[in-house]
Amino acid sequence: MQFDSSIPIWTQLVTEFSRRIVVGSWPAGARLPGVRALAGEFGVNPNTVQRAMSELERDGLCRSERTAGRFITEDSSRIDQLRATLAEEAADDFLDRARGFGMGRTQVQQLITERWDRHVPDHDEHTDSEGA
Amino acid sequence: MQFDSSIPIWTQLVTEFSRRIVVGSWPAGARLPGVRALAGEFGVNPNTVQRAMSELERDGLCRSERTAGRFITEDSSRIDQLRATLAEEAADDFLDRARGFGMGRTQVQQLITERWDRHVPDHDEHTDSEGA
DNA sequence: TCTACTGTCTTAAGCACCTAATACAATGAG
DNA sequence: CTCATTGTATTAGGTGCTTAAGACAGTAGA
Repeated sequence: MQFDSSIPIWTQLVTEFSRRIVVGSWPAGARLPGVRALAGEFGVNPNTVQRAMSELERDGLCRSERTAGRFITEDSSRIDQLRATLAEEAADDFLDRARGFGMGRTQVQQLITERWDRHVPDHDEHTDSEGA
Repeated sequence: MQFDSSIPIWTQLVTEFSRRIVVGSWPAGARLPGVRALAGEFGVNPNTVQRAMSELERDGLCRSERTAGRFITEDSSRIDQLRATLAEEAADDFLDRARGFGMGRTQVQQLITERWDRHVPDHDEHTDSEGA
C-alpha cells in the first residue's frame, strides 16, 4: 500500500483498516494480526499501527485482549453502521464540493454517471451486484 | 471562513480561490485584492495567501504584475476547464471511496439521491454522526 | 517453571511543514 | 524626487508526525 505523504500515516491506516472491516477481509469477531506484524506489512513503526488501532477501538470497531491479541467487534450491526457512515461521509463530502461551485442535482447525477463509466474498464459488464 | 486545522491553510485557500473563480466572484481579467488585504479578510499571514496564489499561477489561473497587482487570466476557456476539472476530481474521489468498499453503480446513484435531499435546506436535518 | 508472544507505555530524537515577522525590490501617484 | 503600495524573498519559531529503543504486565504453551 502506498501512502500520501501529506496525510498522517496513522489516519490512512484507519481508512484502510475500516475498509477491510467493511468489505469483510476482517470479519466480525476475527482475530487481527499483531501490531508488530501489521507494522511489518505496511513498512511502518508498530507505534503508528497502534495509534490507528486506538482510533478503531475508540469507535467500537475492535477491542484488545491485552495478552491474547486484538479482535474485531462481534456486533455485526456496528459494522453495517460503519459501512453506512463511510458511504454517507463520502457522499456528503462530494456533494459539498459539487454544490460549492454551483452544480445542480441533475448535473451531479450526470457527472457521476460519466465518471463511473470511465472508472469501469469494460462497458459490457454488468457489475451491478445490488445485494443489500 | 473557517479552516480545518488538519489541512494546510494555503491548500484551503487554493480551494476557496478556485471556487471564487469558478462561480464568477472573481471573473476573467479581474484584478484581485492584494495579498495583505486577503490576509486580513481570512485572518492569516500574507505569506500564506501568497503561497496559495503561487499555486494558482502555476496552474495558469492568474498572473502577477509585480507592482500593479494580480489578475485572473483572461482565458475564459481555462476557467471552464477548471470547473470541469474540479467537478471530475470531486466525483473521482467519491467514486474511489465508494467502490473501495464495494458499492455498485445503482447503490451509488441512490446514495447520492438520498444525501442530496438531506442537503436541501428545507429538510429537517438530524445529524446522526457516529465516529467512523 | 520457563519461554515466547501479546498489547501497552514512556522517552527521545529527527524531520518536515506551516506560519509569522520582517526586509527587500519595483512601480505609479503626487 | 518622495512616498505609498505592489509582489517577493529570507529567516526563524512552533507544532505535529514518525521512528526508535526499551521496559512492563499478563497469558498460553512447552
